[in-house]
Amino acid sequence: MKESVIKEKNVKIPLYVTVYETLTQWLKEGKYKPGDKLPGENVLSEQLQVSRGTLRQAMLLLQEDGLIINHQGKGNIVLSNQDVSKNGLEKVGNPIVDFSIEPVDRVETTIGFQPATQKHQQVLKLRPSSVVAVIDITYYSGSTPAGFAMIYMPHEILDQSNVNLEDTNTVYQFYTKLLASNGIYGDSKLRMGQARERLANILEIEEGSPILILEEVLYSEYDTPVLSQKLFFGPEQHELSIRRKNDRMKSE
Amino acid sequence: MKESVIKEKNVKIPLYVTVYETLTQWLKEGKYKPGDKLPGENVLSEQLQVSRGTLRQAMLLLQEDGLIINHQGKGNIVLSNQDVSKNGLEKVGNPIVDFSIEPVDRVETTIGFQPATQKHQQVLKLRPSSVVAVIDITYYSGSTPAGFAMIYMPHEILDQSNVNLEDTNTVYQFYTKLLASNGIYGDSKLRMGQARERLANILEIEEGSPILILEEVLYSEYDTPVLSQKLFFGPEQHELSIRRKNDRMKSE
DNA sequence: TCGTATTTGTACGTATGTATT
DNA sequence: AAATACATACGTACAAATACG
Repeated sequence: MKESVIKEKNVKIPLYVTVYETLTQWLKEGKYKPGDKLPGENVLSEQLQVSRGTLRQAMLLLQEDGLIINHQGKGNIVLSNQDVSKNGLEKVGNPIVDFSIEPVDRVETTIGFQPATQKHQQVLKLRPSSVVAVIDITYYSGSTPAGFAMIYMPHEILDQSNVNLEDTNTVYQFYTKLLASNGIYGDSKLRMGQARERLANILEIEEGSPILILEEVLYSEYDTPVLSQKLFFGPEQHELSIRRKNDRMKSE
Repeated sequence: MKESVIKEKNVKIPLYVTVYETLTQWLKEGKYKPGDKLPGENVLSEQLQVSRGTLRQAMLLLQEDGLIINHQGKGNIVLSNQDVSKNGLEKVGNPIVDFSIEPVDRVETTIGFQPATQKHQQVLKLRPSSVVAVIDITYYSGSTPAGFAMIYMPHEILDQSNVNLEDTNTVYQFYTKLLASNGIYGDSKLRMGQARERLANILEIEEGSPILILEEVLYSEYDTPVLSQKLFFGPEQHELSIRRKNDRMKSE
């Protein structure tokens, strides 16, 4: 099988996902409104012609989306009727675009290649002979630079995906798709810093201006490093949303 | 039953949690090392004398902790042997303390009361006659202020919990406990801003210095507002960790 | 390259426990 | 106290992905 980072769409959709989509649709249509109690699980599973277990798997997904909340003895209560999951920072995405106050309407992408430094070999788990692609992206809101990204990616990942490296637009599309892919994850660090000369030039701000910096290594679903990147947010131009949540239960 | 925001500990522990703890222990002891494949689910469930379903529930918890990863056909692979879940910003916690580069070793807490403003009535879902507690906390690393928090909490929440309001230390303890409670959640906004006069004084920095601001309303497991707060991070003193992750699957 | 065995994923059914109404 | 509703736990069967000879 072709082992690629981006999964092709699965033709086979599990039943519980179908049920989840049906219920989501019901909520969107207003069949049940926020504050309402859904019918009992036994009733619902009968209506939908699935076992209660399958229904409960769907319910779990609805809970993850923050659409419902359930309590033993009480029932499943509708919290919201719309997909509130405007992906926050806790999801992998493109935060410079997602959280820009003024919409980002243009990007400039450049791509180059260099031998993997020792640091790259470490974080991206590469052999010394490897080549990494260096992708720089500048984001603009109108004529104002909104942010800048430095991305390091193993060459083979681009290679496997038949990306036309001449066309920087395609490269950006690929990067965006990568960020949206299923199961991708990473541990990120966020901090304030100061714009040095090069960055100050790119963002058209004064040297020494405070900026927000996000640094991370992203891994695929299969735990293989996909890219390492450093994102710089222009000052006063972003508001980052985060969904914070403590687990219910586990041990205690 | 006594309806309090902080849940008393449950005496009854589900079997799958016990299994989860057993497996966690095994990994910690090094019975299986990172990279190893765990025995098949049928074998394991037999060994542990539980059904495969129960074992799989435990496996789910292990996955959430990032301890294992599983793949259909392959098996359950150990990723790490230790509890890497040093709670990131995606969990509710006390970020000023958790992410301070220099450890926070002292806090100053003050508490006061005021009638709920219209905004408080809205976000905390209070009646006009309600009273809110205003808790201000200054965090210090040694003699340097590391951050400042402004917290608004419905009076009744403190009231229900029999906190001694004279003892500011106890108040702080209560706040900390609240943040760590199960099921608490909120949507937070993070942005850069400038320290105005009062804040500049508190943090002992120049007026206009750039600071990080986190603003949020927290809700209990039962979807009732618990508090609204605004956190200010001293400049250059924090590095925020976040675990970012895209769901595996769901629709597509 | 092709089956076949292994391993996890999905789906069903049933029974009982526990919290809430 | 009884009824309702979700939580846990067991068992079974088959599907789908992977590994291996």
